[in-house]
Amino acid sequence: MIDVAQAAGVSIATVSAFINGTANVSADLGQRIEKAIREIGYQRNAIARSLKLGTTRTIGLTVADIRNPFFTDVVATIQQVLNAAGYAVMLCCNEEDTVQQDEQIKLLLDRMVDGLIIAPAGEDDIMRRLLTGTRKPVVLIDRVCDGLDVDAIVLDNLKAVSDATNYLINLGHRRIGYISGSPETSTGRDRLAGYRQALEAAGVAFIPDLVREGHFREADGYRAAMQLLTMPDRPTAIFSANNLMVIGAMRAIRDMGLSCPADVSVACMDDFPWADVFNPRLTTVAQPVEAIGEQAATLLLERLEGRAPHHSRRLVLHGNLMIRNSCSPRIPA
Amino acid sequence: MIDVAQAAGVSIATVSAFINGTANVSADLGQRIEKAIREIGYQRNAIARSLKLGTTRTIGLTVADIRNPFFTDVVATIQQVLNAAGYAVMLCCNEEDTVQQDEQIKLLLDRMVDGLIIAPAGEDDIMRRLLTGTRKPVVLIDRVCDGLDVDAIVLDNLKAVSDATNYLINLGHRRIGYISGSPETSTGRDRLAGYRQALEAAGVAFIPDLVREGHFREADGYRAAMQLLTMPDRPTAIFSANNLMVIGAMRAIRDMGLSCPADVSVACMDDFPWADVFNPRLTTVAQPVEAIGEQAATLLLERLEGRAPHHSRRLVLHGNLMIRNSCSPRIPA
DNA sequence: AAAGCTAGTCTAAACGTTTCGAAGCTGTCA
DNA sequence: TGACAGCTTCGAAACGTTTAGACTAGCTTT
Repeated sequence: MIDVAQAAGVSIATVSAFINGTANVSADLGQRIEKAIREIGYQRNAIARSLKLGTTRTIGLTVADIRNPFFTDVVATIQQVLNAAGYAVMLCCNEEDTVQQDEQIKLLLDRMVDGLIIAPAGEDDIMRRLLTGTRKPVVLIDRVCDGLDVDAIVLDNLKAVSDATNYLINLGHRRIGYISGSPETSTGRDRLAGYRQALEAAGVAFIPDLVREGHFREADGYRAAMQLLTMPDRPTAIFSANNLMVIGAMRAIRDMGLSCPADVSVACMDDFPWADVFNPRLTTVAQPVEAIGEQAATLLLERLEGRAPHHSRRLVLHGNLMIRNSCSPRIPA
Repeated sequence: MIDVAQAAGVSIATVSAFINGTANVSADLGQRIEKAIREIGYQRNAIARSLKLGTTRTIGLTVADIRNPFFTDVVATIQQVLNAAGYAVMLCCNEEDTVQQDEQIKLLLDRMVDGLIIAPAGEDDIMRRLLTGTRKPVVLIDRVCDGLDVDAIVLDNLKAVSDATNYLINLGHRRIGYISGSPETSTGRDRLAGYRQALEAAGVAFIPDLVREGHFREADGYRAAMQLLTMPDRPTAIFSANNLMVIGAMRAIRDMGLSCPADVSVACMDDFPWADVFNPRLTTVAQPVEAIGEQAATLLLERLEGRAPHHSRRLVLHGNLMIRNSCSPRIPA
């Protein structure tokens, strides 16, 4: 910028004013500056600008697992909305590991991001302290955290799973295996509660043995399904608390020489693009991924631009049961 | 930092020296500084640091389509390696749109990233100028660009597709439909060349009508497959130049009331986690996604740390044909 | 003719770090 | 005792912007 000013024979203040349009600059000088910029190939240093302005027009985004198509879609949408608004996005994924997560939040805060969107891998005190300590706007997606009073956008997980479980019950299933997500996450807990509630509302006994804990990863799903399928009185249906674990479950079914839906019905949370193309076409609860991403970005932008209410907001969206052909009716014994 | 210095009763130079360990600081002062940092909750401002140091420890990453599991995996690996090395990653995806791509590269350069990893959506002069004009290290992945002399890591696409095509030929297929990627990308061109080469080597005529152009998106695959399947003499096998388009193709097959592999065999580039769980279990050419991501990050880190040769490097990796059950033998007429 | 505007331009101080060179102190050696 | 070395600490300049406030020149108003 100094070079440009020199080349154009003006002060750097004038160059700055011209570039930002913050003050009138005469046509004569304007042309000289433009020419100098072109010739020098000048590009403004956003770092220096950020330092002075105290804003980076960059936001931090951490998700537990970007390989999960659900998160991929949400991330893609967020990125698009924020980019269009002139913000850059710093992405971190932590493989469902809270220690990594804390480090990444520190890294992002350190880089002076203007705001954060977080899909928490789990809750811990370091994160709570980090997030309450900063005055930066934060938006939580997918999972919420106790004791963190920030904007959040979540699914009505209880109803989503309860609906799906009901569907299985109505098909005649009574022994429904459940592959659960981490109890450390709100989604893990709420979804399990939905399963239990549907069971109890229908007068079907809740059997703890039919619930196997996983941590949202494919390998967990495989292990959990194997345990369920090798029970002496194996379940006639299995519900998986997310899409990654259902892959493991399908693999387990195949490895056991069973077939879906003939031998065991399967359904899960989270839709994905492949779900209705191959066989069996999987019955899932689809989340409104675009809406989640869009709303998250919007909530954050509103805060950044100071046009958000003082209190924190919580948006609850609803899942959509996509009935396909991975569940078959069963006459209860 | 000024506050910390004041609280500890030392100069900011000493605080800086203590934090960075760039000079000896007596135990006494060290303790006072540590205490002050804890009490104030001081966190170093990386922006100011970057301005002074001329390095941001941030790298920019643009990919054509993050929803494609291939890119997702690569991005995840890159992110992990770079994070471990203390770098943050700014992610941009441009939905295969070169105009957006150019803007994103500008945005990243503007933000003073230390380097760039790019999976180009396509080639254009703006990008070429942007990238040659900067002195920042750049690594290209998946697709290369003519006239851009930078590090790159690519697949031997020609051989990958030629192998897969050969497999189909050996099964007895002669009319093999090909759903092509954008001819504006090196992958689009090289893969088509592989198809053609295999055909010609086997003495099978190359029929232009059997090649339908797509742009790596699902909708393109659907349209292309529909065109192929409604031909009077429809192909007995279809190869798709990527994984997204194959979904469209499978959908088209179903919508036409056909079945795979009984009526038409299907194979494609790019493996994905679901490919071998549902039916048909899809035959694919798997790319070494982890290796690609790891190598890309490594190449960039080497350049950043000045331990790379002066000339540009090009790594060529190899695909792996995963034979499953989506292709069936066919006695040639 | 003096005073008051206005538009255009500039000077200089900040933003929060790093780092060079200087300064102060202690101890050693001639 | 004085010179010198080594260690610790500090003052101040720099990084590339933005911006408040000062200045100038040309008009308009009284």
